[in-house]
Amino acid sequence: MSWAVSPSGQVSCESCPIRHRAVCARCEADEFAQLESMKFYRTYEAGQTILFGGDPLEFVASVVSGVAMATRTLEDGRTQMVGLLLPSDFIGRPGRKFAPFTVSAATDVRLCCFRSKPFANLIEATPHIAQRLLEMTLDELDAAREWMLLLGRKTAREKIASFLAIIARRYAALAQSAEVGVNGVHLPAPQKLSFDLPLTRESMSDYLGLTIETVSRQISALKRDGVIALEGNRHVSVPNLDRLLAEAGDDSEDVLHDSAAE
Amino acid sequence: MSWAVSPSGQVSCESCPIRHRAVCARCEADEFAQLESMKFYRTYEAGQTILFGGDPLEFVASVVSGVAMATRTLEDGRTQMVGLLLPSDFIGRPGRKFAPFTVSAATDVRLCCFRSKPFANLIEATPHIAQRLLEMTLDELDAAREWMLLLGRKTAREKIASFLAIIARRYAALAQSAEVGVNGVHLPAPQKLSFDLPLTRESMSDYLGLTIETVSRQISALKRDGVIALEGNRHVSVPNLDRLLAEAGDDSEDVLHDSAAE
DNA sequence: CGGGACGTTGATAAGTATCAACGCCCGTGG
DNA sequence: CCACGGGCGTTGATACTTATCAACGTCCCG
Repeated sequence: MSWAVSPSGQVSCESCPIRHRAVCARCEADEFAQLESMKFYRTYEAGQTILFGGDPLEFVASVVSGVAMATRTLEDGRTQMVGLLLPSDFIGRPGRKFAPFTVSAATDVRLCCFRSKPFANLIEATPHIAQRLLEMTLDELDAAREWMLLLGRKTAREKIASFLAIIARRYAALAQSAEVGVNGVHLPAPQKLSFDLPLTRESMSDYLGLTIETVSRQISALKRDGVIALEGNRHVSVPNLDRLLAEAGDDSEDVLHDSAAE
Repeated sequence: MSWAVSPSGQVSCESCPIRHRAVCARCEADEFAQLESMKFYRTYEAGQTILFGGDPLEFVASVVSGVAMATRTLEDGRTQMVGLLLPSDFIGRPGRKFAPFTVSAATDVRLCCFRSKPFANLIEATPHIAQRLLEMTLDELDAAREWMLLLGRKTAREKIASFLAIIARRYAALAQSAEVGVNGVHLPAPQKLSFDLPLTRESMSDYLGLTIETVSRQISALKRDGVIALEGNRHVSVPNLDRLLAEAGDDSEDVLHDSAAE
């Protein structure tokens, strides 16, 4: 496995950009002290594999920066993304010995890692972490269910529109909790926003259960119809968010705001 | 909402059929005493709605017997199943106020219910329950990811074969933990098994992201090809499990045994 | 006997995949 | 400096899988 130890690694949890969203969000000062002593950083370049499906799971991690993908693959190579991991998302399952899917870096990625066993012990002893992990897992399950609806029942066009809305929403949530622009997201006025896609067309096709050609065609179609505008291949602007959400086909619930919960 | 209180409700957790798999699996005697005092049973007939998506969540529950379905629906009626709830599965999310999906009974169903708030308090105070809930949620997330692979990348024939394998596996796990036949599952010899489908063709189509006609055709095709045999519409026998698993297209991992975890 | 829920099968249509060609961008090496 | 090649993306022509529309069969219950 090829990974680089960060040269001048982030040290203080206090100033960590994902401090308030990650698995450690609810920790107290003394708990951070413990985490500080256990944690170590790893960085990966875009395209690198972080973890091969089936391999032993020696560490768990939070994504500090960048975007990673969890994927499952059939024998003949058909690939489905099953997780899109943005900053603050958690990789790994306490108690599990082998990775059930492959994790790779979509962009350059920095992880805040903990060795599995000490982390499992820590969880037993630290209800704040276990509670937060349960909460995050439940959120992820909600997201997985929305994703299943997309995969099973939406048209190609709806899938693309939904994906764009999901990315915009997740970046907005991140930016909000960091009080700072992330990945070039700007929300200058309600109903107008722009952002960079964190994925190639191929990765988008793996997310959506489509081919790369269909992804390309549907993006072109949304652009032609004025639902989105593109600068280069990656930068998307959305002149009218409601229009995009309508194209996504979701039952009216505003997907950019809180998802019908709470 | 129409539901019937069970007339001679199950009373003792000790003799509960889902005692060792449900959210209470790890509880001690004193904890059961608490649960006993809080719990109440509800029963639903096949086809009844247990919970409407968007409604306030007033209780959480374990499925004691029968099969329930969680579904999400688009504005125009397209429906995707996002959860298949067998005995011991848990319905509801602590801390959530509104149901993110509809839950309905596929067969007659009996639930062991707890009012949301007392249950949330109990979780705070009872690590055994919180731990078990985390474990079950992580298992459900694993299942959701396998399901996503199915929805996004498998052919109709593979979807049907996968579904049959999943049902067989889940019933086998249930039967094993209960040391008793469940829903007519029999495992007389390795490589030969039979079971009843808990779903109509329509519900299967909602599970698999197909139309009812495609489900029917692919079942007929698997029967014609000798992969399965049918007695009536619901009872399936599998003469050769490896053959079925091969049709399911999963990478070799034996889906009937433990799923590559632990 | 009639009607409705459920399931199967056939004919056809539609959406997406597949195969193929081409364009753009950028890094490398002659 | 320019040519080449590879990664990525777009577009077109065609094939194939699955959806749609329709008819019919079975079973059960009123």
